[in-house]
Amino acid sequence: MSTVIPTFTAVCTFGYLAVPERQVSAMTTETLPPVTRFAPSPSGHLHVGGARTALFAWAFAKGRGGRFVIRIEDTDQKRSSDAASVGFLKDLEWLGIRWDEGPEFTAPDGTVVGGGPNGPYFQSERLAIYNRYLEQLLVEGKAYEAWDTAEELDAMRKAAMARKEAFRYRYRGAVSDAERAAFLAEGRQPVIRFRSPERDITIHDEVLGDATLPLGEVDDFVIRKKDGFPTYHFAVVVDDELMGVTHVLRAQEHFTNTAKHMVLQDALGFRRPVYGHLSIIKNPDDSKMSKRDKDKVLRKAVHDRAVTEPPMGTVSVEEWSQWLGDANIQLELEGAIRLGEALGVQLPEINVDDFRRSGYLPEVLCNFLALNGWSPGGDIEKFDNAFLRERFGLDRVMKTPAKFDRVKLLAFNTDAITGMDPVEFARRCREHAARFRPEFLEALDPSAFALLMKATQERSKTLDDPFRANGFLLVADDELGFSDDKNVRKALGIGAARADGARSGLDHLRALRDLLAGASDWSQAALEQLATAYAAEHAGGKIGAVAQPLRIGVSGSTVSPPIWDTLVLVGRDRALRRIDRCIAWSATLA
RNA sequence: GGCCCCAUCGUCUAGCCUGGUCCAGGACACCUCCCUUUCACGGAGGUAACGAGGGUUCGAAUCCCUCUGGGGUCACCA
Repeated sequence: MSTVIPTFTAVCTFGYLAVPERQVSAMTTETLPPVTRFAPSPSGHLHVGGARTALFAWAFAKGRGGRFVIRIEDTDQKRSSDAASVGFLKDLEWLGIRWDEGPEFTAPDGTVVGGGPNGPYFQSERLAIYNRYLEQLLVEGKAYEAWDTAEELDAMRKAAMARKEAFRYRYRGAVSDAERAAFLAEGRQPVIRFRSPERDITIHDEVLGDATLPLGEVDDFVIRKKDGFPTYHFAVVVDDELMGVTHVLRAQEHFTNTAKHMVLQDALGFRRPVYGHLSIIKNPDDSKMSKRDKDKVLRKAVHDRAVTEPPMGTVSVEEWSQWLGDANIQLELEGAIRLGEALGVQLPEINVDDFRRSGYLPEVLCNFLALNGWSPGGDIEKFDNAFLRERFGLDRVMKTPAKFDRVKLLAFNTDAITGMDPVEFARRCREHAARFRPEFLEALDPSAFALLMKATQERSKTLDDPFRANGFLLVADDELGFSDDKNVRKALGIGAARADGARSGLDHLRALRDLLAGASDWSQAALEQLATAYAAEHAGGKIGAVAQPLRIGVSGSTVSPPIWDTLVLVGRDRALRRIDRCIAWSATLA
C-alpha cells in the first residue's frame, strides 16, 4: 500500500488568493462582498478576547458591504447547548455588534437579530450535512476509519516522545473485513481520520504573513469522533464553505490549525477563505486572561486573611469547602461577587458583562478593545464603531499580544462620562441602576435621583460610581456608621492641640447644627450662603473647615458629593438627626 | 522538546513595507507644580523605549544574519 495519495497531492491551490496580496483584498472587496463569522463554542458569557474577535470580524464585513455571521460550535457533547449557552449573544448586542445571520435573538428594543438562509447555525443540528461530506471523503479514499483505542494512542504518543519526536498519526494500510468485524465484536467504535497529503503546506495569513509547515507536520487528524460528531476542523471547513465565508478572523491559537483546514478544503473542492489570526489578550502580569482569574483573586484573599469559613450570606458551607478543596472549581458568578464584597476585594473584570456591571460604556469598551491589537494609525485613539467599521483593515492588525490595561480603559470611560450630555448620563445611570442598583431607584424619588446624577457626573469614572460611593444615602439615619480614621479625626479636631479661642471642627459642627435647624431655605445656594457667612466669622473664611465636619456628619466619612448637594439629597430632618448622632459619637473618641 | 510566529517608553501604540525630515510622536500610568469644600475633574511641566551582537549603506528603529526573549501549536476541545 502506497502512502502517497495521488488524487490530491497536487500543489496546494490558493483559489482566489492566487494573486499578490494587495490585489487580493481589492479584488475580494470589489467582486464579492465579504462574509465573516464569529464562531464561539457555547457560553453564557462573552470573554473580552472573544468580543474583540467578533468586533473585528463585524467591522471588516460591515465596512465593506458584507455580512457578519454567528455560528455556534457545539460539537462537543460534554458542553451544554441549552438556551443559557448562548447568553453571550446579549453581550454582543450590548456592544452594538449585530449579526446578519445566526441564532435568532430579540434585542431589548424589539429588533429581531439573526436567522438566515444558511442555517441551522448550531453545528449540533447540522450532522446530516457533515455526514454527506464525510461520506464523500470516505468513498474517494481521502478518509478512513481508524480503530485505535485511547490507550493505544496514548502508548504511541509516549513511544514517540521517548524517541524525542512529535507524535504524528499516519495511515497504516487497509483494515480487512475480518479485522473490522473483530474490532466491532470487541465493542470498538471507529473514528474517521483524514488522509493528509504528504507535502509542505504554506499558510497564507493576512495578519501574520506566510508560514510554511514542513512535510509531516499535519498528520491524519480525526474528522469524525467516535460519538458521530465531526471534530472542529471538519465542521468549520464545511460550514465556512456552505455559509459563504470569505474571511476567517479568529484567535491566534488556530493559526497552525489552518493547515488542516486547507488540506480539507482541497480534498473537498472548497474555496479558500482569506485568513487573519489575531493575537491573544493578556493580563498585565503576562498571564493569559482567564475566567479563573476571579477565583484566583478570591482564593488569595481567603488565604491571606486566613478566613476559615464562608462569610455570612455569601456561599454555602458545602460550596465553600468544595471550592477550597479543588483549585479547578469555579464559584458561580453571584456567589463570587458576594464573597468578593464580603472580603472587600475587587474581582477582575473578564467577561463583557463584568465590565457592564462595573459601569463601563459599551462604546468605550469597543473602542478600547479595538485599540488592543489594531490602530487607525497616527495619533487617533478615540473612535466609535462607525469609525472602526469605516477604517478597519487587516493590514493594521498587530501581530503581538497586547496586555489589557484596565487603568487606561477607566481613563477612557472617565473621559466619555465627563463629556457626556447630562441628560444622557442620567438616562444611562438609570438604566444601569435598574439592572444592578435597584435599591437606589427604590429609595430615591425622581428629583433626588436627578440631583444625584447632577452632583456626581463630573466625578464619576463609571456609571456605577454615583451609586457605589454613595450608599450612605440609603442607610437609615440611626444606622449610619462614622468612620474613625485619620481624616475624620483631623477634620473634627479630635485630639489636636489648637490655639486659645479657636473652634475645632466639632465646635463648628455643633454651631452649624443649630444654624441649619433654623435655616429658612434648604437649597444649595442658601445653605452655602449660610455656611460661608459662618465661616467668614468663625473659621477665618475657610469654607473647608466647616464643610468637612458637615460632610462627616451627614455621610459618615470625608468623601461625598459636593456638600450642599449632599445636604439637599439627605434633607433637613435626616441631616440634623445624623449630625446629632455624629456629635454624640465623637464624644466617644479620645 | 519538535514545528510555526513575533520583538519601539511601565502599558496600548505611531513610525518600519517605499532607509535620511526620528538624539523616535501620541495616549494611559508615574513624578513636580497650580487650581480646589472632600473625592474626583482640570491646567502647566517632567521622567521614560527602538532586546543584544554582527553586517549592508555616506546614513538603519527602518534592510540582512546570529543570539536572546516572548507567544502559539503539537486531543476523539474548540
